[in-house]
Amino acid sequence: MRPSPEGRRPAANCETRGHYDRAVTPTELSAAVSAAVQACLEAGEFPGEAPAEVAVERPKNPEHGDYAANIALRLAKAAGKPAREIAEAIAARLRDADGIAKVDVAGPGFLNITVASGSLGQLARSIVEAGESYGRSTQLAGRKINLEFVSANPTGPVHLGHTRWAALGDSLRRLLEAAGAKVTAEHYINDFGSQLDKFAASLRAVALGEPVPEDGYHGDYVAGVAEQVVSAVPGVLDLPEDESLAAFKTHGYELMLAAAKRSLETFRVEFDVWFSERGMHESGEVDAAIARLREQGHVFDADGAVWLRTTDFGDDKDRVLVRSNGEKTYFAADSAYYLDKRGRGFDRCVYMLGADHHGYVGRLRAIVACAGDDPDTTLEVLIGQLVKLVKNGEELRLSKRAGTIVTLDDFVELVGVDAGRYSLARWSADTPLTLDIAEITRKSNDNPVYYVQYAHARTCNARRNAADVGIGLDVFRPELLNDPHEAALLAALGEFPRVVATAAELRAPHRVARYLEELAGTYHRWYDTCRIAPKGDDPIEDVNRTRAWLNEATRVVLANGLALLGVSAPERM
RNA sequence: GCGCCCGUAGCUCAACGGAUAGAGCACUUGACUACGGAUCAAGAGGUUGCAGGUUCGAGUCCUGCCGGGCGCGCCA
Repeated sequence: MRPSPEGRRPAANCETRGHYDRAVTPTELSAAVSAAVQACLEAGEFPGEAPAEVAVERPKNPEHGDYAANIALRLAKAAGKPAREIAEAIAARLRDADGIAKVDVAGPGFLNITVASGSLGQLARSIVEAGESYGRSTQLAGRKINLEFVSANPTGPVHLGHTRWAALGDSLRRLLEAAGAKVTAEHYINDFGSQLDKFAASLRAVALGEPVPEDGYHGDYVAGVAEQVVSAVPGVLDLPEDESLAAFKTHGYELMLAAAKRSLETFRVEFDVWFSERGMHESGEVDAAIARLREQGHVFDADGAVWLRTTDFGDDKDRVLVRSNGEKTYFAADSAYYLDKRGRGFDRCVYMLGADHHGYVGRLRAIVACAGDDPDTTLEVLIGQLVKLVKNGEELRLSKRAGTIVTLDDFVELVGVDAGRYSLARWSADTPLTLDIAEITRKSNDNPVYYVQYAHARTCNARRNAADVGIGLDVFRPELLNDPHEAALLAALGEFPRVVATAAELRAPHRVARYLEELAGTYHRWYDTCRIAPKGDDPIEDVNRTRAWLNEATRVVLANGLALLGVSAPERM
C-alpha cells in the first residue's frame, strides 16, 4: 500500500497503485490524442494543421473500445492521404500515452481507444472528491450573460405558456453558471401602456357587477383580484371614476406581480432582476434611447410618427417608435431595454420567446445592429415552441381572454414541482410539446423523473446498507472494478462534464435530463449485477469497499445533474 | 403570399456530420426467500414525409415539393 498522492486525500486508508493513480477522463484523453496528432504533424508524417479541439466520444458499441476519436477522418482530406493511414500514425504515438491499454484503427479510420482498467476505475474516486464541483467547468469564465425569460404581463397569472421557459430558462441559468459564466436572470415587466388600463377597467367593472368591457380581461381570476383590491382600499368604488381606476390599476398590478413572484418561487425559479418598463419611461431612458438611435442615423419621421429603419438590417418592415398621437411603443421601450442591458455590461443578451413571438426576432436583430452591435455576437434569441396540454384526449386551450387558463399554480398542484420541471425540461425547446395530464400526473415509473430520482434514492439506500455492515469510503482498489457493468457505469459517469458543457453551449437543458435517464439505467443494471454489501454472511471484500466509491460517485453525479434541472434529489422516496 | 419551427417505432420524443437510428409508454415472455421490484432480463416494432444534391460518411447540411404549427398592426 502506498500513501495517497498529495493534495487529494479524503480517507486514510486509500490504496492506489502505479499507473492507476490517475483517472483517464475524456478531457485528458482528448488532450492525449491532440498531442499525438501534434507529434505526427511535427514529424511530417502527414501534412495539415492541428485542430483546435479533438473530440473523443464514448462509442455506443462496446466493441469499439472505451472511447473513440474520428480525428483521422477529419484530417484526411486536407492531408490528401487515406484516413486509415493517418489513423495508424496517430495510433502508433497514442499507444505510448499514460493509462492507455490499447488503440485500434477501425472502419474508415476511427481510433478505438481502450484505457487501462484501473485508470477507468480511478474516476470513481475523483468524482467523490470533486463532489458538487464535478461537472463544472471554466469554459465560459469571464462571460457576462443576461438571460431574460418568462416576462409575464402583470395583468394575469403566470400560465402554462410561460412555464416551459420558466423551467428551461432557470435550468439554463444553472447550466451556464456551471460552465463558469456570470449570469443575471431577468424578468421584464410590461407595466406601461394600455393593457394595464384595460385590466383596471375590467377589475372595476367586475367589482361593480357590471359587464367586463369587450377588449378587457375575462379570466376567472379577475373577480378574485377585484375583491382583494376592494378590501385593500376601502371605498374604492365610491371614488370618482378616474381615481377609482387609478387605484385598481396600482393595486391590481401589485397583486399580480406579487402573485407571479410567488408562483415562480414555488416553481424554484428566481430572478435577479425584475425590470420595469415604466421605470425606463419615467427616467427618460426611452427618450434617450430614441435620441441616440436618431444620432446614429437610423431614425426617420413619416406620417406624423417616428420610425426606426429596421429594414436596413434585415427586418421585413420599418418599426414605429413614437406613434402619431405621441405615445411611445412597446418597441421603443424594448430598444431602450437592450441599450440598458448593454450599459450594464452584458456581453450577451439572451431572449427566450414563445413561438408566437418569433416575428420579433428580426426587430430585435435590427435594434442590435442599429445600436452598432453585431446581432450574431451580443444577441441570442431562443424560440420555444408552444406547449399543449391534453386531458382525456382533448386539448385545453390556454388563453387569458377565454378564461380557461391553466396557470403555473394549477400545473404545480397537478403534478408537483419536480415532475413539472422535469417534464418541461426533458424535451428540446424547438419541438412543439404535448403533455398528457394523465401521463404526467401518474406517479409511477411511467414518468422518467421518478426513474431518475429513484436511482438517486437507491444510491443513498445502498450507502446506508453498506454503512450498516461497516463498509465506508476507505479501501479503494480501482482495478477491481472490472465487471462490464462497472466499465459501462464508469464511462457514463465520465461523460457528465462534457454533457454539461455541451448542454450549456447548445442551450439545451434536455440533454442533461436524457443523460440522467441513461445514467440511471446504467446504474440500475450495475446494481442488479454487482453487490455493494455482500449477500447474507458472505465476507466483506475489497471489491465491496471499492464499489461503495462507485455507488457514491453515481450519487454525486445524479445529484449534480438533478440540481442543474432544479429537481430535488431525494434520499428516500 | 412572405418568414420561423416541426415531420424519426402504434404514441410522446432523443440522437455536437460518424460506425448496426435510440429511450420511455403500450404490446409479448421471463426474474418475486428483493443490499426497497419505483428494479432487471429478453422479444417484437423503422424506406427518419417525398425527390434530388454536397462527401470518405446525411435523420442531421443545400435545393425543390408535400403535410402540420406559429407569426406577419402607428397592439402589447
